[in-house]
Amino acid sequence: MSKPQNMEPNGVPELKLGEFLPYKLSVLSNRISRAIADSYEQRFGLKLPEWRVMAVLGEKPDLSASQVVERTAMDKVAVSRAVSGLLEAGRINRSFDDRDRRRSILSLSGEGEAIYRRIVPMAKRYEDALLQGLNGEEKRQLDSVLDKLTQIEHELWE
Amino acid sequence: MSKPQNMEPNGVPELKLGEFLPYKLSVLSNRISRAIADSYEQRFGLKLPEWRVMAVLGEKPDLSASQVVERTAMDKVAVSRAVSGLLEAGRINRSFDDRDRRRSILSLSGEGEAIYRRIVPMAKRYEDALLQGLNGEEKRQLDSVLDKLTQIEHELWE
DNA sequence: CGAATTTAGTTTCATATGAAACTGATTGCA
DNA sequence: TGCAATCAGTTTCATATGAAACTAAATTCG
Repeated sequence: MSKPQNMEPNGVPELKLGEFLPYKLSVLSNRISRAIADSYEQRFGLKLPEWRVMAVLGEKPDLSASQVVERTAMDKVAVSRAVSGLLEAGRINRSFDDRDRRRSILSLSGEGEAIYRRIVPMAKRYEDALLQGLNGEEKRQLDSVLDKLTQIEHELWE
Repeated sequence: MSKPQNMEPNGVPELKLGEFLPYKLSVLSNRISRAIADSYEQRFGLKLPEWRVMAVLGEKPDLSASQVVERTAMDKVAVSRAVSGLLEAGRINRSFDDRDRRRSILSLSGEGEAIYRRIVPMAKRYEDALLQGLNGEEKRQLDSVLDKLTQIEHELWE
């Protein structure tokens, strides 16, 4: 049994943007990302791609740029630029693999680590604020449903 | 009772990007938007903001540009440019309100309507494909939870 | 009235983004 | 070996985006 297609009088199947999942997701996600990006930018002069690189290095140090790409689904150009900015600001360190001198080895510097420690609680507070209105059951559902969608989306294009 | 903060050995609260709601949402939403934008672009030479304007006009004709802005949460510059592009391609008609000659009145042209009728089923099929892996209960949960988050996000910044 | 303010929509300008071309290092293989 | 193919990362270039300035029309109010 599948959902009936609502039809307009003229026979065109009806599409309400406000009920179209990809659209809702995009509006919500863009609003959230913008709000977060603004607060990191203002307080730490960090752009969103830079924060993402820091976040992943804070979680697991000594990754190469391409490993960062794999883990974040960011574009490699975005990673390259974020790495440049972070190096310039002294927030990460970079060395190169002796066995393969193309491969970089990235990690947070002392200063980067300090900023990371200040941002993580902010990020968590923001997430908590968003989730405050959901009960535990709803939070679990959200999580599980997003994971499923991510999985399905991935399969659609393979 | 609130969720315990997982700590790393060094006392920094732990942040796993892959479990951070804003991040997951952003990755998922960007992947979906890109996939959709690509298919509209390829087949109809339509950019995403153009499709959004068409979608809202297909749903409710004779809106002004600023009403399109209200309904879509798009930037007014984006709407202005989308309208230019659609006019140039002959996909919408524009007239002006006689009582207020600044106000535009936008609607799909015959050609625009034809394209709209072809895209709507594609959009629905894509949405169905995404939702295929969720049962009815999960779909309802997703919808309700996204609405709640949208509501909360809105309240956070007022 | 008519000057000051507001509103709808456009243009400008500075920044963000990503595809494709590029550089230099590594690997595969004839 | 050594040359073609591949890979990590960077740069270039063309496009996307949005804030702020701008234009023209409408409204407010002395």
